[in-house]
Amino acid sequence: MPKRITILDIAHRVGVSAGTVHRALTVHRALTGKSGVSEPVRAAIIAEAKISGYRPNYVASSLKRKKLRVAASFPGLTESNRYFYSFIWQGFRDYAREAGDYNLELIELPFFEGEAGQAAELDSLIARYPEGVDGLVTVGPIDRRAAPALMRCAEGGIPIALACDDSEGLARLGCVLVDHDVTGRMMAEQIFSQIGPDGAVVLLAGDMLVPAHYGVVKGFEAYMADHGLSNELVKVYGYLNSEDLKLRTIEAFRKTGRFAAACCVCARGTVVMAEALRETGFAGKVRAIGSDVFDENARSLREGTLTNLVYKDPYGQAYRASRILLNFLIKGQKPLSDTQFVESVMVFRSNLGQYESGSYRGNL
Amino acid sequence: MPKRITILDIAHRVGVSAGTVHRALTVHRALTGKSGVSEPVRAAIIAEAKISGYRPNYVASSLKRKKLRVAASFPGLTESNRYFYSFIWQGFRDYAREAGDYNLELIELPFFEGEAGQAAELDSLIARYPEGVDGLVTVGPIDRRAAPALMRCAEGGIPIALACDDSEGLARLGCVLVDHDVTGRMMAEQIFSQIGPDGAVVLLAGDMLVPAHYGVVKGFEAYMADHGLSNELVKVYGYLNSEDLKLRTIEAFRKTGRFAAACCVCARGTVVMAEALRETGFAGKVRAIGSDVFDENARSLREGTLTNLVYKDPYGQAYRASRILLNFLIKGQKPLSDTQFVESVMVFRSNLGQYESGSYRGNL
DNA sequence: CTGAAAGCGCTTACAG
DNA sequence: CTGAAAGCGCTTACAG
Repeated sequence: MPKRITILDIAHRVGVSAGTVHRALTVHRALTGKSGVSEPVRAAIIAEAKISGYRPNYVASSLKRKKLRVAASFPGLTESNRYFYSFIWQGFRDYAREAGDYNLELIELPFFEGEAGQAAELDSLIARYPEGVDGLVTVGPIDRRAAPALMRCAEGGIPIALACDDSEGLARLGCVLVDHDVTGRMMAEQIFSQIGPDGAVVLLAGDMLVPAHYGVVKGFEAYMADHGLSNELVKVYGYLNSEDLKLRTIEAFRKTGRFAAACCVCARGTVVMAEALRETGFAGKVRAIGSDVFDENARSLREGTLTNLVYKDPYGQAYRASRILLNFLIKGQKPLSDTQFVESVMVFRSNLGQYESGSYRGNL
Repeated sequence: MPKRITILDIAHRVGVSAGTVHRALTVHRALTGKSGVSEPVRAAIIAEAKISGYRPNYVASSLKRKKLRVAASFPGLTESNRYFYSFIWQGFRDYAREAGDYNLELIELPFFEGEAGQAAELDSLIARYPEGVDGLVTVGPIDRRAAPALMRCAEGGIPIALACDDSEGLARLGCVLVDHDVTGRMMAEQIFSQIGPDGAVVLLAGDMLVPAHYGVVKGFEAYMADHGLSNELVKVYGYLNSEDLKLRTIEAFRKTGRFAAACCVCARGTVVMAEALRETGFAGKVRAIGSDVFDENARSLREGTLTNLVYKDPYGQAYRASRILLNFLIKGQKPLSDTQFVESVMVFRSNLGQYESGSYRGNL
């Protein structure tokens, strides 16, 4: 066990005080600019740190420094989104708890659709803490007003980690999301391994302006193109207006000859798709893959209306986004890659239990 | 921000010294017995800690205390097992690194088949560190001699966390494994969604004495029974002797009428199964699900010899077993459940990349 | 059984 | 720009 090098060892060897070593080595935080050490001294200290293999003890450094103020802003839990976002909050809280003793001040900022939303919440963050916020973890901009608000945070110098969606042009520390292309391809691979070459597929394609929807649809079509599949593909667009979507979905089911499989790229649409399958009597007779695991979808899978669900690991997205942010704030470490993907997983009736509430991969 | 309660706050309120509070509150470690505080004082301190909502700062406590000596013993990497166990080692190292500043002494004890193996390595551990080892993370007993050696460690008072397999009657802190029943059922669900009611299945069933093999086979059969499936099921046993297994597998493929799908419950057997499929010309013509993701199997999946692979998350098993051990040693926290399951995941060509080396879910 | 002191490796004012 | 001192919340000898 070679003794671990400390800041004091370096101070002795270079012939300066511990404080100076500290100033020279603590580049990352704050203004990222100069830290008040003359260039030659700084160089000597950094050289000595390198050759002696110095590694900071972050546990010790957290003890005396002031709290790191970390804000988490995700959609608040409502009736319709509580499944997905309760996993998101849980992922954040679990990682924050693992890092709990590192002297953090955690601020939770849920936002809701009806009210001001993500943009207002982010703007209020800066207003409420004039002394500054050290980091922010949130979801990619939920609407058009959120993107500029996020940008203002970044320009205010706040390190940001995103989950679920990225934000074009934003200088963020990292982003964790699901690979939509892989998701779409996997859906197609499963569907076309189960229906014949003349079976038609109805695809509930969501909203083409939502990257998460568009990406999955593109992946699905790319798989078909790559494998020379010429099955008929009927796309039904729509997302927010469930009643309207249902009517058009039912119509598509009825009008499509050799209707063999249905797929949906989004959570809400999957609920609609399952209802449409039940009401038209196609439930259990055609293959059907939906998106996201929550009570209603789980029931549809169990009863056989759906044959599979695609899981996008919200817990993992938030856990890892939080880890990116906190590792940077606490240890100055940037992620190996500033875009990380969680797994896209195909859920079966047999392993559904693994993805339902309570069985987080966290589960400390 | 209410000020966080410290050991000194409690000392003042109870009218004792910080040292006494420390002694009263630090029950878990060492002999778990008395800690040298009189009963009334101890009770007063514990009561005050409870009502004031005291939570220890483990970061601070790690600073001055002596190192926690933690041993990890997993199979060393050889040509044949390097895929699975490199993920295992990686999972351990990643979690150990996250906890790295908590003043740990990590001991890595790889073991190999030809030599003394797990039993000898565990026994040498006790011999080599007469001052004691604070914790051990390892795989469930790999052979008959390993179980009693593990037992000796536990009786020596070493907290143990297991990955991959459990050990009957062992007083261990926790165990992380894959749910074999779920795995077998999921394999069956996928297979029978793709073949007709008269298709026959050849199942490479491994060794009935290995719980990981037996459990998957039972799950597979349970699924068939639960769903009233009467497809012919031809089981081929065998595990270690690849040549022999291959001959018998080929024979089974050839002799089985309406041969429609092949499945294998173990990693080595899957390699044999893929070869047999290729050599008999059945590759790509029947459905085939194998076990575990590593180069050879990945190639078979990509080329179409296999249609799916089942992934048992070795990285997650070791990461979580390490977390169980270290959370106990550092924070005195026992896991919510002493048996935890990682997910059984069905891997497709489309999402294979997520499970290949380098794309650990860790990926810090 | 209990206390007082020193110290873990840093960071933070405060002087100069 | 640099140093010396104090202190973060614990744990560990050392006395008594």
